[in-house]
Amino acid sequence: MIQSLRGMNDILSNDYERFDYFIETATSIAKRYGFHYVETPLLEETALFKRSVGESSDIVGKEMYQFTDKGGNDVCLRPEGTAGVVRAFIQQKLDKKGGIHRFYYHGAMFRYERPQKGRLREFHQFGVESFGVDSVYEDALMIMMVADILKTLGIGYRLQLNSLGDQHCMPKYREDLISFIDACGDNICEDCQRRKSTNPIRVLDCKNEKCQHLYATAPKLINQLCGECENDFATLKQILDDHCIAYKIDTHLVRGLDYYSKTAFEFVSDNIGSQSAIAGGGRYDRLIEFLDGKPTPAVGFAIGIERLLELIVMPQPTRNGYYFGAMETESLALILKCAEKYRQTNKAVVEYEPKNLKNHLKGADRINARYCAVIGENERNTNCIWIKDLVEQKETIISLDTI
RNA sequence: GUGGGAUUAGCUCAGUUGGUUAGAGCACUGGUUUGUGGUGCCGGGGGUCACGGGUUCGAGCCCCGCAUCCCACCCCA
Repeated sequence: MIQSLRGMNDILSNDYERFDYFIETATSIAKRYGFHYVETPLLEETALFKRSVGESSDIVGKEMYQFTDKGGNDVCLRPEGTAGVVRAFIQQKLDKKGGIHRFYYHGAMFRYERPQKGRLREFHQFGVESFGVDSVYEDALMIMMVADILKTLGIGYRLQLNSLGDQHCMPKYREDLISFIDACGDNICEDCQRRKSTNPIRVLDCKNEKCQHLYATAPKLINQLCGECENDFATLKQILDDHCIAYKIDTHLVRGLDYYSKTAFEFVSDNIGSQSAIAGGGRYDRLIEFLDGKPTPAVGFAIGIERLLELIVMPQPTRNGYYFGAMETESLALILKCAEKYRQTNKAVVEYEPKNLKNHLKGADRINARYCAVIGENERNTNCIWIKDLVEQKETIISLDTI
């Protein structure tokens, strides 16, 4: 038997119902917030991710599905969604056009990792990207939108918040931090030694207990933000307070992708195992110019769909549509015609096997139909169809000429 | 990439120190005496015990390999 590749799943039946329900919910909310759909290719030039996500990140460093195509191009399956949307934004010259552009998207992402619960090699994200708004109100909008989606789906969460600073305060902080790490000498773990030169901010995120103990006294960016960053961060907290969105400042929250600055946030759940981040995002004002576009402020988030699916509280299924059945072979042709007519405006499912009424009712019940429509000898003789409303338990007989 | 656990029916799982024809519940399907469903009663189908080797008179059970899932590390959505 040929089976799907490791860490790559099929989505069908119940899973798909949840998947579809999520997409429908998230999409309608994104539209209400004024976002438009965008779809970008699954395959992109590898350089796009090296320059945006960053070569120091694990994603680019060791998790990409990268290969050379038949034309000799260095390409890879997208490991995340933002880079592609930014490339499209620049390629369509929307950066030069100016103004505000808000997009949402959903689709498959690929990372070559060791699979476990909530961590797949092919997984799906729903994300939004907003270009051209430098106001921190847009950052707050992102968080409110995620909170809105999660609330609508009945999902509980904790929100973690941090500010990563900008080009005015981050470089100075970075230097301070490197000096601090240098002072730690050989006491820090191997990973941190490596991070020190590639992306020193990431050491704060180290899970090593010994390192964490040392970093307790590390300089904190939150204490040396520049005026603008500090004001924005204060405003953001105020907006969230005003909207009753609870959060916790986590000074060690560092997004795994290099392009973030200023606002960084993560929504986590305690009910889905160790892969607990269900949504994450933040501001990335410098990314557009890194990718050769005209400098444009931007902010976005992404939700991990598979991680959310098991947390979704599905609404009560309601009966809908028609079940059609014939009681004897002679009535089947009539039933098929009726079903065809009803199908133009309703869900209509036909049972081809002639059965007695009791079994047809069972069948209608099984597929959760609202109406059970049957033609038997009596109806055939009078050119009628018998329809029972399974909720109201009311029966009607109507002439076939009137449907 | 490193370490550990698991894998028996569509699903959730039993299966004794290795011993006849591998079980249950749910699901599916049919009947319940001939036109009234969900929840009654009776029946039925369905398993290369993940896969490949080995030990043994005999393997679902023991040993080796391999695949997948799960857990931790790591990483992130």
